[in-house]
Amino acid sequence: MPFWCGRKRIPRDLTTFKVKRTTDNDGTSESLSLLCHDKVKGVGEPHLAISMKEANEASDLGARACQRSRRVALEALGNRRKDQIPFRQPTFMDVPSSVKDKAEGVEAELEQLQKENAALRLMLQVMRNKYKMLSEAYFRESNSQVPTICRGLTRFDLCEDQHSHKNILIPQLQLAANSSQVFVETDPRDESHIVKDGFQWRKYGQKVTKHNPFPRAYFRCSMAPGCPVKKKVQRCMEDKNFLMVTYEGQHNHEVNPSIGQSLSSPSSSATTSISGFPNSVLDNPLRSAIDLDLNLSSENSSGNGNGNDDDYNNKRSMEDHIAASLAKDPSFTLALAAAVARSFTEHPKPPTN
DNA sequence: CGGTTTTGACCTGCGC
DNA sequence: GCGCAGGTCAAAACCG
Repeated sequence: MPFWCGRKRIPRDLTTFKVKRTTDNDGTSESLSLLCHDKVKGVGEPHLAISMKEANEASDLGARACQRSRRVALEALGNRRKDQIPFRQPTFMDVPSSVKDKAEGVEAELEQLQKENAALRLMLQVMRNKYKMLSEAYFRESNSQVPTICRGLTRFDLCEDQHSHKNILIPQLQLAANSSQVFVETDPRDESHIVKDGFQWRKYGQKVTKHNPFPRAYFRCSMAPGCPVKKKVQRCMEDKNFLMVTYEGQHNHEVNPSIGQSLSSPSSSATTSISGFPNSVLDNPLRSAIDLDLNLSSENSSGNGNGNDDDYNNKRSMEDHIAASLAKDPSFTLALAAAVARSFTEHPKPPTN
């Protein structure tokens, strides 16, 4: 980070420097010289010089304190020229004590608000995850309320993205032989067609189809030469939160576990095949809350900014209902309290820049 | 420099 | 045969 003084830049490789004040021949103006202790230019060699006027303009940070000190000096020195008043870099000591007290009070208040904000964000995240699990369980068990996207699907796979730790709901639809279709929940703002499914893919085409405004991307498996598997990825028109992925063919190689979990092949051993939700999650709210994604990122919200008003209102009403139910759940409250308490002892303090 | 992505052109299948 | 839509090719661009 370069250091700027007035309009002159001080090189970053300087180790130390001194400021020398000089007066010109007629004594009407003074200037400041920067003597650099520089490996390149040598010790004490003048590196730059600025006039008093420039010096006075140099620092916005201390400008007001400087002016105050210069005013005091002018009063003390009577009718001497302004330019003859020595320049002094402002320090924290120049700030009046009343202002310092006020600043410290504001800082303490800010710190308190940051803590409260972090706790509230954590509570919101836990609530959101709890809501998501319950709403998914609700949809699963209520045939009459299955969303359009899930009609005709045969099973659900619940996987966890290894990078975002975001749970993704993967209903699988059996198509023709050697072909399967999965739905992967992603951020609707994400325009990429990246699906971490354990294989490497090479994109070979993209097409806008007639009945879907979102482009369809075509991929070939590039993990092994001659692998015949292809996949098509297109955002679902009915629900922008889901990517519709269609796989065709059988891989002629093994999955690379470092890339992600396999979603493509129903028979793949790497697929987390769960017809529903793990008992440990549903039966033990305390554990589930502790195991929840505590990432405070707001990016993974399934989002209401892009949806239409009906979707948003429906989701809000359901969210309100579930939130009210959760508030009555003593085990959830206990889990939430434990998570919040833990956040204060384990969560790293946010940077204070 | 090699692998990947982009994108317009081309190919293919289907309905009329 | 023609038009349309989906799928694929391949050259250029991009990127690490």
